[in-house]
Amino acid sequence: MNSIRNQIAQRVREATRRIGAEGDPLVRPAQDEKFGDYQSNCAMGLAKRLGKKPRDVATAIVDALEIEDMCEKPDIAGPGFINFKLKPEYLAGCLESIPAPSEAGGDRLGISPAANPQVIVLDISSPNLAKEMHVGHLRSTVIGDCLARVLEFEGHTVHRENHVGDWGTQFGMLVAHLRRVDPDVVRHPEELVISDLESFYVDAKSRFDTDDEFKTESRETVVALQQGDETTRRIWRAFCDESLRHCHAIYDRLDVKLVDRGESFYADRMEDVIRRLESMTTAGDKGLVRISDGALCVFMEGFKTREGDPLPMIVRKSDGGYNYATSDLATILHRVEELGASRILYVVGIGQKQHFDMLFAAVRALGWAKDDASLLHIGFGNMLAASGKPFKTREGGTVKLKDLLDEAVQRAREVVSPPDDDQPGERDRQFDKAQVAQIAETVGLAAMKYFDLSHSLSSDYKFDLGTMLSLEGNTAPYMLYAYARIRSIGRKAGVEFDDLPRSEEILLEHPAEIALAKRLLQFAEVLDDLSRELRPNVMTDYLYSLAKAFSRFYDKKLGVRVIDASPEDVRLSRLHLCELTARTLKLGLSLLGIKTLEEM
RNA sequence: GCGCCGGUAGCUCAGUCGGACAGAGCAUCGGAUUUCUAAUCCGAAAGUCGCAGGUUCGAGUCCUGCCCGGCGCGCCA
Repeated sequence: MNSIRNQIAQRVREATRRIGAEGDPLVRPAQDEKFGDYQSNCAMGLAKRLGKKPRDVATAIVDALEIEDMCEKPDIAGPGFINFKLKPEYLAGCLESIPAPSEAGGDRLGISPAANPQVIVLDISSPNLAKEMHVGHLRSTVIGDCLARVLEFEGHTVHRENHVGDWGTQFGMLVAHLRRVDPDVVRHPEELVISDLESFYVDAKSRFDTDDEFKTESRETVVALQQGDETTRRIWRAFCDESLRHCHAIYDRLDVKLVDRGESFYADRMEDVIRRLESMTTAGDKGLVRISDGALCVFMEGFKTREGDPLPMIVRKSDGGYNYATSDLATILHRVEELGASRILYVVGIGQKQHFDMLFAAVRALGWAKDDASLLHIGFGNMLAASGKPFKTREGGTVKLKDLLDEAVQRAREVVSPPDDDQPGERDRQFDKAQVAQIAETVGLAAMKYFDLSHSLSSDYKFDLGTMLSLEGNTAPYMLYAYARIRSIGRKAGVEFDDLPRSEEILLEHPAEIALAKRLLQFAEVLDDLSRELRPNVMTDYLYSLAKAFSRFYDKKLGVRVIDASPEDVRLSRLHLCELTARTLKLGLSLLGIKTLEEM
């Protein structure tokens, strides 16, 4: 379905052509209701180019407009704004054309997929398998999953790549340590259980730092690992599998699906990267690829060190080892050449911006990606503690992501449980323990995700359980409540939302009905914005405004009766609006990776 | 020193490729309740958009300089 904004823009474009001009129609939602629903800001700019008065241009455009089917006659205001007010009949027609849940396209509210589907790779989460996932992995995982869902919904082929750290010197140490504490691991690798990866790492590290013999053994183990020694490999694989089980316990809870492709997957491809670069190496100090201080480097324009010297991207260290840049180059070759990606998105903290700038510049300079392929770093700010300082335990250590999820769920349980001194009549619904636990799990995780996604990407935000679990304001509990309440309306009204009589008209008379209808129909344009700008808070802001519009629609004073409305066609129309609201909320939340509840 | 991100109401944050008198939530104050889930809704008060210039018909938004906070800047990832 083409969004209403696009349709108005199309009409304005046609009108400007008719008066012999050309330009972006600049159609936006009106900033203030009193101006109407949409506005076009193109007359001012056009007037300048045509050497005419802005209001005259606006008048000419309005006279040339053919839009009576959608809007009242547009107003001209201020310096030359053209204001559009949608007709209720038009809104009703749009809503009626949204397919029912059981009809084709009903699961996507009739929104058609992108005309030009692409293959898109998202680099998401990517924890280091040597340790437990910590709070720093939350944002990439949640934001990346959301963007993946949105792009998938748009019809693109999406690869969700979890580029885990499973390779490198520290794995020699870990394998050597594991061999000592669990000699049996070679025979029964599948039975390996490490209850606390963090302390396992700490133990290994302290042995490494204090025991020279162990240090030597660790280094030999790295070599054995890289040379493909079978026993070493098996122990290493057992360790990585166990660590991945820890990760996926969290991903499962978060309802995030990822394809694990660790550094080790790229080991051969890194060799290939080096071979390609070596063939491009030039002597002297001018070329793109050259040896500098013993390291194989790519030098691009525009990157400087602290001292002002050229800053290279090092792809092979002077000791012969590979680093981040090497594997990132290898991933790009894999993604472009083998996965056929035309867009690669890196959902990684904003602190790594320079690394990605260099990486992309190198890929362009090397000619390793087609010119029309898009490489984009989606950087995000840090999650800080409520104090505004980096998130740490009292002892100064990193906070495990699992612990944070548990805490959020625990706090959610307190919020959703009825108070101990249960006052009769306060709530008409009773939940048993299992239901409360399930509701708390959904609400707690939703609250964390929603809070994260509702902030703009680039800025840091303060983690605040009280705010994110508040039942008021732009929070997950408010959204989930709004949804559950609507589902309850359906049950109480004795109708099946999935099977409402579709022949009924939608009647829009009351201001609250019209306002809700407009919000519902904005979903398509919000999706356009979201998929273009890749900013999840575009969706959270919209969903909040929709839930708010529904609360007004349903309000005793300012809204309308629904369940007991009469006559019957009015009642069915209003129930239909409820049904559409519930579906829009559910779809919008699902694109954020958030599950809904039928009751809470 | 250079680069990046941030500085908007008491607090937490939005602000769409420059557009109308700067928005929301929390907190504060006031109002609505024989409840269609009030876990809600309505209203009030609250801001020199870090500072100073500039571009523009129009700047929170673009440009320049400066101040404050955070992060990065050759072999970690």
